[in-house]
Amino acid sequence: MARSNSEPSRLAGHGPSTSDDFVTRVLEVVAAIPAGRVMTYGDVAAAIGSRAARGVGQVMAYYGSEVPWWRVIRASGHAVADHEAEALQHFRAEGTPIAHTRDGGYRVELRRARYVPSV
DNA sequence: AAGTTGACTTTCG
DNA sequence: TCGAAAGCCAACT
Repeated sequence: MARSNSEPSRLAGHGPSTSDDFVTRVLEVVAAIPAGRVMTYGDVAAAIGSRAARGVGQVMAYYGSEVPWWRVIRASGHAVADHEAEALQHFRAEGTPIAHTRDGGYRVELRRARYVPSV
């Protein structure tokens, strides 16, 4: 793991160089997603004027603890890797449209739950 | 400065 | 519909 974090000063805000960086913008968009709706990593990246879908994932992996990370899923409709069970609890509580697969898994119905911040 | 990694996306078979 | 490969972007070493 390369991103094992060496300086969490970003959250402390004692570094002005990170006041409006990629990280902050991603958190803003994710926090703006209403309950019962979801956005793909690519959509979040596009919302901030970028295409770094993976970059969004990096931010979520570290700062996700402060935002509704479960509302950010993959373009395939699958929830966040290694946290599907956790996300499912939130989806059921928020009424997010879910499609259960025959192999015991599940996937979000992007067609219905996809949220587009056109405002 | 260059290389590696990652909670991704899209295209091809 | 599913699986593998290539592509892209940002952050860390």
